[in-house]
Amino acid sequence: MGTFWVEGSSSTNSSKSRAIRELVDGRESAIRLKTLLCKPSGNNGSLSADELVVKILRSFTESLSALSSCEHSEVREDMSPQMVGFGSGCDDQGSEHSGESRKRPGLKDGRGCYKRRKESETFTTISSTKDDGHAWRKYGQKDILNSTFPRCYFRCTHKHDQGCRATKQVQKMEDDPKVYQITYIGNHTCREITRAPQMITDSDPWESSYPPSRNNSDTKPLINSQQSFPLCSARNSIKKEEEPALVKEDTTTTTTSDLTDNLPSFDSILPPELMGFESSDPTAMYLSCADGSPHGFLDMDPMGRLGFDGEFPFYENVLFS
DNA sequence: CAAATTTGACCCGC
DNA sequence: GCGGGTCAAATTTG
Repeated sequence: MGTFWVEGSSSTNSSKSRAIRELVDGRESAIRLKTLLCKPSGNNGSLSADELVVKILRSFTESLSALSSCEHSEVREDMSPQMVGFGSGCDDQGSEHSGESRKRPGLKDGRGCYKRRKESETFTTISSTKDDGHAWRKYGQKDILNSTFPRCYFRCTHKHDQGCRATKQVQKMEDDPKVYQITYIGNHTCREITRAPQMITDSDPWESSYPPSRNNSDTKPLINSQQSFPLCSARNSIKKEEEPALVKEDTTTTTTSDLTDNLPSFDSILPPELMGFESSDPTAMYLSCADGSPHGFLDMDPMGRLGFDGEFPFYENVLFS
């Protein structure tokens, strides 16, 4: 369990490691910049905002360069630094499809007139659950040749209101029907606020419908070694309306050492199959798999709750299943 | 009643 | 022509 790969990745681990280092560095710089923007007066002698911006851009450039050297990397040239990670909007080819209604005269049912995305970023993961915290809407299901189980097609719920083109395909594994192979196609460009992933249950998620829960409410993940890892909800379950609370949090006078003094270390809660990268912020850690695959960012709020933030939402299930 | 799912039709790439 | 991805009307669900 917990297998993750970037489709087409080869053995170019050094390039990947370099990319990871650069991304980690860039992420760290972005966090500093965020802190700087929230508290412009408290520079503490660190880099200026301009310097941080330059550093972040350099990190992205270096990362892209490293990934581009991977023979089958899915990172493409159109992933310019300006686009990376900032939800630059719908990258619809020619933006010809902005809504559900696209009737074309002369075609039965008005169907057709769609293009396939041959060059979307794809990530494939194996998970015991289909739920990854994002709101997906099922739009199709197909029987696949030589496959016992059908393949289900999901698109982002925010496809139309925010133009998010992320889709995923979910199919049961042939050799283990309890496990799903999930292929993510395209990044989320919406500002979706993810909810906490459901805890793994004994029920078969395939048999139930897949309604994206609109109840973002608040599990209270507490660090407890006796529990499994209900850790992701602190950050990912935050509703849009609650976002200002984060800013408020940042404005408290709580010091970093105050935060960490009474909190458990990340080492005590990190699954063994994952590697953590220290950041300058002792309440935060960057994560990757043993094979170097980047997985995201784990941080801890003043209450000791853990939050996950990253480009790979399915990581939550990988980590916590 | 709005939103999600189902399902047959349609389209594209190979 | 076939297999797979997507559309959208019909149906179901909450």
